[in-house]
Amino acid sequence: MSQSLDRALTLLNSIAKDARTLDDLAEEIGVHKSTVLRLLRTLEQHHFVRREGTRYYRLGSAMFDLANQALDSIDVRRSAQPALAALNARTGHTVHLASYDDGEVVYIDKYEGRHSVRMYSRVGKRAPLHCTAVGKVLVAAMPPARREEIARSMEYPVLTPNTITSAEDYLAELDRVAELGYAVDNAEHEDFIHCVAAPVRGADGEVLAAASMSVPKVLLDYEGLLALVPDLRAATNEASVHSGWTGNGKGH
Amino acid sequence: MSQSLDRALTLLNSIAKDARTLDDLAEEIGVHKSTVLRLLRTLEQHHFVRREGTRYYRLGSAMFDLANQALDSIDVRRSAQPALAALNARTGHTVHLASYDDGEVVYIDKYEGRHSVRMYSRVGKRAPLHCTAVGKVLVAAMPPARREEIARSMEYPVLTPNTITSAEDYLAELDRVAELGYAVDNAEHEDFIHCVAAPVRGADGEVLAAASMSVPKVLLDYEGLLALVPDLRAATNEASVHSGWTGNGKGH
DNA sequence: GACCTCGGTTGCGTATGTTGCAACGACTGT
DNA sequence: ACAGTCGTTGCAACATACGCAACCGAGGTC
Repeated sequence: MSQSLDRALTLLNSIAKDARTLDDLAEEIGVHKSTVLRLLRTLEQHHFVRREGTRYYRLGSAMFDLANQALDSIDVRRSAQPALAALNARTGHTVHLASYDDGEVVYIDKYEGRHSVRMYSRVGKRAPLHCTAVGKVLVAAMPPARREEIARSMEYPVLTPNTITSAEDYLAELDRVAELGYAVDNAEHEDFIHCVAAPVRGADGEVLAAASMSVPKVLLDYEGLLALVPDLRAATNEASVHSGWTGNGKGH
Repeated sequence: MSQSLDRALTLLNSIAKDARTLDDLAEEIGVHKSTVLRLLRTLEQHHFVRREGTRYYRLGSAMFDLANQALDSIDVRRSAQPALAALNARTGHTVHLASYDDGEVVYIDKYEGRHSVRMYSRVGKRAPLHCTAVGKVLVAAMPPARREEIARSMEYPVLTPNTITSAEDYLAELDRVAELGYAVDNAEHEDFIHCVAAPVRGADGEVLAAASMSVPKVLLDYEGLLALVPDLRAATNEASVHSGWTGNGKGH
C-alpha cells in the first residue's frame, strides 16, 4: 500500500538478522542504494536504526523502547508472570506464554529452562498453529465454526515425523484438547522436544493466552511429560485468577 | 527525508503509548485519516501493529521480535549479564546497563530492585548525559576533545536542585569521574534517588557500556551509597573480563 | 423500528514526494 | 599515487502517496 514504508520495514527485517551494508540492502530489496540511504536516514532520526562506524547499520533503541512499552501493555503477560516464573523455578523447564494472532502463534513471554538445550524461540517470534501445544489450546478455545474455518485455511507443513498434516486430523485433535483442557505437542514441531500447554483465562472465562512447558525428550519420556500436566494447570489456574478469572465464566 | 516513513514511525510512537483510534491518530500527526489508514495497513501487513477489534490499534509482534533480535546482538549485554544479575541479587538494588548513543544514554538492560520504589526507566529508554551516573561514566571515557565538544553542545535542563547546569561544571565533574573510575548521581535526575556507576570495558580497554546501581535516598544515605562502589566495581570488572578485557588495555 | 451519528473504508485526480541516475568525495589497500 | 570500493549529493521525471468527498456499517437514541 505504501511503497516507501513497505520497503523500510523490509529493511528493518534485514538489518535485524545482522548488521548490513548499504549496497547489500539495496540489492536485497532491489532498489537504488540512494533510496535505501534516504530511508535509513529517516529510520535513524527516529532511532529505529543506528550506524556502526559509517558502514554498518544495526537496529536502534526505539525498537527496544517501543517493544517494552508494548509488552508492558499486554495485561496477561503481567498478570501471568508470577505463576509462570514460579512454575519455571519449580520445574526448571522452559515456559512459554503465547497468544493467537492472525493465523499464527506469537510468543509473548518466555522463561528459560535450566537444562542447556536451548530452543529456537524468542519473545515476539511466531510459530505455526498445527504443530505447537499452545496453538492447539488457543484454536481449541474458539467456537467450532471458527475452528473449522481456521483449520481449513491452514497450511500443514511437515516439520517432524509426528506433525499433523491434515485439517481432519487437526480438528479431531482440537476436540480432544477442548475436552481434556490441555494440549500436547509430541515432538511435532522440533524433533527432540515435546510440550504440554494449557489455557490462561480472563474474567469472562475467555482464553487470553496459552502457557506451555517444553522438555527435551532425553530428559523426560512421554509419561513423564504428561505427569507435568497437573503442575502446569495449577500454574495456569493461578495465572487465570490473577487475570480476573473467577472459575464460573462470569467475571465480577 | 521520507515523509510517509516519517509519519509512520511517528504513528508507532503514538500507538505505543496506548491503543489509539484512527481519527485520534490522524489529528495527532495532522493528516487525513485515509492517509493514516493506509500507513497502518502497511504496518499491519508487516505485523508492526495489530488491530484490536476494528477500532483500536496496538503494537504488533514484529516489534517484539526485532527488538529481541537486536538485544541479542548487543554483545556487552550478554557478557555482562551474569555479573550484573549477581550484583542485583546480592544487593537487592536496581541495576542498569547503559550505552552512549547520539548525545544521550540508552538503557540496554535492567535488573529490577527488590524495594518497591519503581524507577521510571525501561530497557530502550533514553536519558540525558548530564544528570545520570552512567552518562558521566560514558562521556568521561572519551578523549578530552570529544568530551568538550559534547559538553558544549548539550542542553542542561534542571531536573532537581542538584542537577549540573553548565558545561564548565560538567567538564569538571567528568575529570573527577575519569580519575576516580566511577561516577555518582547525587539525586541530579530524580529527586529521591541517587546512583553510582562504573564502566564495563572490552578487549582493548575501550568502554563498551556503563553499569549503575540506583538506590532510594530513604534506604541509604550518601555515605551508604559510596560504600556500594567496591561491590559495583567488582561486578563491572567481572563483566569486563567476560567482554574480553584483560586489564592491560591490549586485548588478545 | 427508523433515524442519527460516529468511525472506518473506498475511488479518484492531482501535486508532491520519492526515485534512479550520474557525478562526486572519502577512504583502503596495493 | 592510483585504482577500487562505498557512501553521499543534486537534479529532473515520474510514480506514488495524498486529500477530498462520498459511501458504508455499527451503536445508540428517541
